[in-house]
Formats: sequence, structure tokens, C-alpha cells
Amino acid sequence: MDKSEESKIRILDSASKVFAEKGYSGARMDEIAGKAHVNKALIYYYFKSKEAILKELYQKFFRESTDLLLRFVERGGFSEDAEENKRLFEAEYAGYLEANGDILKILVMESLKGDEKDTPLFRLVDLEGSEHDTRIQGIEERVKISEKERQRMVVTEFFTGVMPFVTYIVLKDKWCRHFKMSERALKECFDYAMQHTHEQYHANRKGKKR
Amino acid sequence: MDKSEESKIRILDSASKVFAEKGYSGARMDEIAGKAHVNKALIYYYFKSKEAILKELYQKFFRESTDLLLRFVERGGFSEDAEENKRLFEAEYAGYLEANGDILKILVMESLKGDEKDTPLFRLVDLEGSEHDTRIQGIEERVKISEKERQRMVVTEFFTGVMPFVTYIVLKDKWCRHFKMSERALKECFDYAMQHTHEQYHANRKGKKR
Amino acid sequence: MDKSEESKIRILDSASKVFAEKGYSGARMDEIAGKAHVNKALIYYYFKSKEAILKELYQKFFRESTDLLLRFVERGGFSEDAEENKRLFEAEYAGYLEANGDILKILVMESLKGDEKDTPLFRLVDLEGSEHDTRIQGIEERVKISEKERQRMVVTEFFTGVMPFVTYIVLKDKWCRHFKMSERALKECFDYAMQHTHEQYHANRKGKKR
Amino acid sequence: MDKSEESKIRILDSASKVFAEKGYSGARMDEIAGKAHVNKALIYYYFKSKEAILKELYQKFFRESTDLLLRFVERGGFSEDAEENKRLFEAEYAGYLEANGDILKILVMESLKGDEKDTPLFRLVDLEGSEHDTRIQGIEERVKISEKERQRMVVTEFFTGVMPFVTYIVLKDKWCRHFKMSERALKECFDYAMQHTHEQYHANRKGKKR
DNA sequence: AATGAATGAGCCTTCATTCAT
DNA sequence: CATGAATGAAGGCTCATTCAT
Repeated sequence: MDKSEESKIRILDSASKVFAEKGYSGARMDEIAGKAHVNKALIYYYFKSKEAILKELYQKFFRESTDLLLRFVERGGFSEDAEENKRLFEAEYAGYLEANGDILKILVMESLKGDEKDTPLFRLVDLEGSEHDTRIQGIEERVKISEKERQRMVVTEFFTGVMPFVTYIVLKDKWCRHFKMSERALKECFDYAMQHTHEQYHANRKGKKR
Repeated sequence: MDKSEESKIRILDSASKVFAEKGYSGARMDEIAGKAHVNKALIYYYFKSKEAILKELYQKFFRESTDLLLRFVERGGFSEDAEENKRLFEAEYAGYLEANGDILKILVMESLKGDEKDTPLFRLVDLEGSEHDTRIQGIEERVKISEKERQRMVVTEFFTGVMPFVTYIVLKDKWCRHFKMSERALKECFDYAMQHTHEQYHANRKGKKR
Repeated sequence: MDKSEESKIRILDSASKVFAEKGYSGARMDEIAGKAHVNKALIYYYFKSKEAILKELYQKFFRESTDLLLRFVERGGFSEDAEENKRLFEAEYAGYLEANGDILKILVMESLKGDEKDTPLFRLVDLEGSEHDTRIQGIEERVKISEKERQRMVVTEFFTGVMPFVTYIVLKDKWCRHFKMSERALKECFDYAMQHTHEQYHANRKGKKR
Repeated sequence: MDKSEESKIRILDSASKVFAEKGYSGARMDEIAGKAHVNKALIYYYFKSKEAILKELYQKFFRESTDLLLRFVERGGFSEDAEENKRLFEAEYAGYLEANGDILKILVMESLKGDEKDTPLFRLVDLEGSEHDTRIQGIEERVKISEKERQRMVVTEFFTGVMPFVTYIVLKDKWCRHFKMSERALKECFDYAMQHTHEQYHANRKGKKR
């Protein structure tokens, strides 16, 4: 990797931090440049505008997370074995999301804004609507279910699976500080919570099928 | 209600809309004034600053929501009867939150920002830490449980009960538009989801006790 | 004096204090109203504008000070007896100026500003140019001197008599605080200074004449 | 001098003019920018705030004037020879002050304001209290006098020497216009005034010593 | 690829002044 | 006389963006 690319990466890293900390509107190009140790004008050498940085962060995130999801599926995710599913998910996907908590923060904050804009958060469960990849399409087609059943599944997955996990990631630092819990203890509690709610739901579904 | 107070209320209403739509940093005082049909300078007659408006919105929300929660408890909430609990919750509390989706949006967005600031979102489950009311203290004291058990309960309540509900409220419009669902259909799905996850967890806890 | 007039006087008093403390431009109508314990809008019942207050303060000051100066002259000021002059001056005039230090401050500050505006400070030695009173004219006409001699006298009077005295009045509080002197000690020093400079000059003039 | 510094200097020059003409509070950043032929925002590239400009003007002035005063002393100022003193003073110091009449105006105007703020005008005679330079300390230590005598000297120097000179500088333009005198004629009169008052006092002091 | 300087547009806030009662 | 509410016009300051080198 040449020196040029390194500057660009430092800018992206810095931007994701500042966006996450101040929100997109509250973030200042000065601070992004400062944290990236580059001249403010250099940012405009690599990016057309502040918004272009955001868009590139999104793209990178959805490209990578889609890849990971695919790998997860390829290696047997969404299988019958709930235990195996969970192990795979944690190995392949969860770590990446945790490492990208800043992007998730931005995603959530920006998704709540406005009316006309799209809602990037939905891409996490609306892979079909995603323009980034067509490889994913086969996944859901494997299962034949009614439209109503499908809606229920997606809604349940999003609001009781994805969102709890996302909010856990973006709030865990604040939670630990506020409630004076160790990160380990919180993780233990959160696992407990998911096990007794969302994962229980999946287990029950499996049970019924047989 | 005299004319004076009406202007102030119009400003608060307008501010909550604009904050929710653009985020706090992205909101412009011009737009708040415009939507409230008042002169921009009048805002500063009633409020010291932009931030003071936000603080007053928070105060009003937490005052009212705490009152409602208390009423919910007084009328038998948190009782053994899960059905009754749900009915009461929906009658007393859920409607208020749904009607204050804008404040919830602001709450979520601002709670993700920064490091040093407090996290208003936590006040929804950390009533003890709330400076607003001391009447609430008796609620949790009724049940004798270990600290670890209490932590698990709070974490579960927050991440798999409160946050799904909050995200449902703040995202339902966007969800309906994006996935072309009616609000009614989404509500049906969401109820289904909660029933099979979070409420199931409560039901199981009740079952075990006996 | 009816209640109405009292409000007006309180406004003028308050204005002179605030103008002196913050300067004319830096003074805010709010603070003037506050210090006068009247509603801000009431000021506009008595005065056309902020500037009108200033003008009225000037008028009042020059009216009163001219009256005092006339009385000073009528009772024998500008006489041959330097001792008597000084005694009279202190009795009739100095006290008034000291009591109106705020106006003097305003006078000095505003006199330094701008180019086009007049210089109210000069009215202290340019009684002829004053529009306020015609009684004064006789004073200087009593003495026949050359134009050049008159200019020297006025310049000397202003820069080594009036201005030291004016600056003494407007700075004495600050001087005492800064140099940790008692007001009494400063006055003693200042009297010494004037005696050995400006008053010495008058004494010498008297001496020469004979 | 590079182009960058030139803009900054133009801003400082412009600011001193506008501050002097309108007073600090009355000065508008727009006008400062306009007179300096720079974009208004550029001012904030070089200075943190309006007040920071004022502070930098003060610093520059006191740094330079202290240097000049030191040079004056090193070359024999404050010596026994009154004539020589005056010649040196005019050559080394007076010119600088006359050239910086705008700063002096600001100094006087701001020194009269407020209660809590310091009084920059006093720095002209309170070199010991000045944080800018320690080289000056030796000057007054050379002469052994009583505290009371020292106070008298400082008071006399300030109110009958410095202030007449300062007021002469800051008012001479207005004086000439108001009284229709040439600058030359006024200077002649003012020299006459100082000779027969303040300088006479110094001469007498010298005389007594012998 | 990098940077110090510069800028136009806009934002929050202030303030003298006026209105309505 | 008196006042709470309202307003137009700035004013200080910020910020994303661009220029020149």
C-alpha cells in the first residue's frame, strides 16, 4: 500500500470516528483532518465532499458485511442446527459488526433523520433491495413460505434480532460506564437476554417444523 | 391558555419536529421559527439557546413519561397477569410513546453521540438514576433478587423490550414506505414478534416461579 | 414630583451608569431598564431612542455645569486672588463634576470616537460655541488679549487644567484599586500635582502682570 | 514578509482604525474586513475573536513602547539635563505615540469602561506591574525616595504629564477642526502649555536638589 | 500529493425598537 | 403609565469548500 492510499484510509478512519462522535451534521472537516493528521484541503483531493466520505463509508461497510454474510451462508449459516448457526454467526459476522461500531452508530443516527432519504439501516435485512450484490438472492428463495409469513420473519428478525444486537454494539460502552458494569458482565447479560428471547423464538420455530 | 404560552408551545412542537427530522446539529433555528410561525428572535425570548430547547423537550418528556409509568404501576402494571399487563401498558404508556415518536428519535440520535455526555435513553430503564422523581423507588424494591439477576433483568428489558419497541416507533413510517407495508400490517407483525420473543420470556419467568 | 417623572429620572440615572460602564455602544437597553426597575418599553415612552437618552444626559449636564460656572464667575471666580479662585472653584464646581463622573466618562469616551461627530468635551472650554446659554459671553470679553495669547490660554487651560482634572475624576476609582491607594491619599497627591504644575502657571501669570 | 503575514497586518491596521473610530463595541467585523480588503472569515483564520484582535493590538503596542522607553533611558533619558531629556523624548518616544494615536484612543476609551477589567492606560506609568518586560525594573530603583514621594511623582507624572500628552495626541485632529487651528499652531500652543506647567515642575525639582 | 491561505454562505444569537393591551 | 410579546436588522462567528503554489 503506497503512502497515498494510507492518507485516504486515515481520512476514512478519522471520519468514521468523528461522524460517530458528533453525528454527520455536527462533524467538522477540521476535526476529521486533525484526527487524520492531514491537511484539510487534502481531504478534497480524495473526496468530492463531506457527503462523499459518508457514502464511501457506507459502501465499504455494506460491501464487507455482505461478503461476510455470504461467507456465513456458504459455510452453513441459516441451517437447522441452532448451535452451529450461532457459533458461525459469532465467528464470521458478529466480530466484524463489533469492530465497526462507529459505522453502525452513524447508520442508526442517519437512518432516523429526514423523510425523503433512504434508510441504510434496512439494508441489514433487505439484501434484495441492495444494489451491491446479486449473489445473495438465492438465500431466501430456498425456503418456500407465504408472503405474510415472510413479512413476519423479516420484521421479527429486524426488530428483535438485528436491532437489539445493533443497539447493544453502539451502546455498550455507554452502558458499562453508566451502570458501572464490566464489558464482560454486560456481554454475559446480553447473551442471556438474546438466548431467552430471539434465539428461543428460532428454537421454537425449528421445533414446530418437525 | 394565554397567547404567550401558545407561542412557546408552538416553538417546542416545531423544534421537536425539526430536531427529529434533521438531528439536533442539523436543525436550523430559522426552520424552527418558520414551522412555529413565529419570529426567529422570539425563540430567544422564551429560550436561552438552541440547547435550552432540547433540554426543555427532554424534561417535558421524562416528566410526562414518568408520570404515566407511575400510573401504569399504580393501576396494576408489573403484575402476575401478563395479559393484563400488556393491556394496561398499551392503554397507559404505549400510546404516549407513539405520540412522541419525534422525541424518541431525538433521544436515540443524541444518545449515540459523544463520549462525555450522558445517555438520556437510559433514563427509560434507569428510573432510580433519574432526578425527576422519587416516587418510583418503591417499584423495584418490591422484588428481592440478587444483583446479578437484577442486571440480567434490566439488560433484557432494555435491549429486547424497550429498544425493539423504541426502534419500532421511530422507524415504522420508514419501514412501511420502504417495504410497502401498511401500518396495520406492520403492527400485526411487530406484535407477533414481541409475543414470540420478549413476552415469551416474561411468560417463562412467570411459569418458573410457580 | 409625580411618579411619572420619577421613572424618567430613574431611567436617566440608570442610563448614565450603564453608558459609563459599558460605553454607549456597549450599553444595552435591557440593562438600562433593569437597573432603572422599569419595563424596557417604558423607556420608549419617555425617550425617542437610545441616542435621545444620551442627548438628554448631555443637555442636563451642560445646562447644570454652565449654571454653576456662571455662579462661580458671578461670585468672583477668575479673579486676581488665586487662593480665592481655588476655594470658589472647589466649592461651586469641582463637587458637581465629581458627582457626575459617569457623565464625564461618557463625554470622554464619545468625544474620542468618529470623525464627523462633534466633540462634547470641548464644550467645557468652548462656552461661546455652546448653544445652551448666552449669558456666558461676557466673561472672556472682559479681558483684552491677542488672538494668539487667547489660543495659548485655552489650550493650556484645557490640556493641563481641565483634562488632568477630568481624567482624575474618571480614573480615580480605578487608580486607587490598581495602585492600592486610598482615595484620600490620591487626592492629596493630585492636589500636589496640580499645585506644582497648572496652578503654578496661573500664579506665574499673575506675577508677571504686576 | 510573506503574503500571509501581510493579510494579518492589514487586519490589525484596519482593526485599530475601526476600533478607534467606533469604539471597540461599536466596531463591526464587516467594516474591519472591508477596510483590510480581506474576507471577513479570514479574520477568524488569524484571530480567535474580536477581543483577541484587541489583545494583540495591546500587546504589540506595549511591547514596542516599552522597547522605546528602554532605549530612551539607555540613551540618557531621565537625566539631569531637562533640555536633553526633552529632545531625547521627542526623538525616541513621542513620535511613536503620535503615530499610534489610534491605539491610544482605544486605550483611553477601554480604560474608562467597566469596573472589573484592568486599566491598560496605567501600564504607561506602571511598568513594574507590566508582565511584558523585566528589563525596566532598574530604572526607578536608581533613585531612593520615600513611598509617599514616589506616589506623588507617579501621580504627577501621569495626570499632568502623560495624560495631557495622550489627550493632546488623541484630540488634536478634532481640536484643530473644531477651533479652526492649524496643527502647527496647536502644537506650538501645547508645547507652551507643557513648558509652563509640567516641565516647569521638573525644572523646579532639579533646582531644589542642588 | 500536499498545504497555507482564502472565501461565500449561512448559522446562532443579540438588540434597538414597536405593538397590543 | 405600564408591560409582556413580538420583530427586522444586523452582528459575531463557523464551516464546507476552493485557490494557488
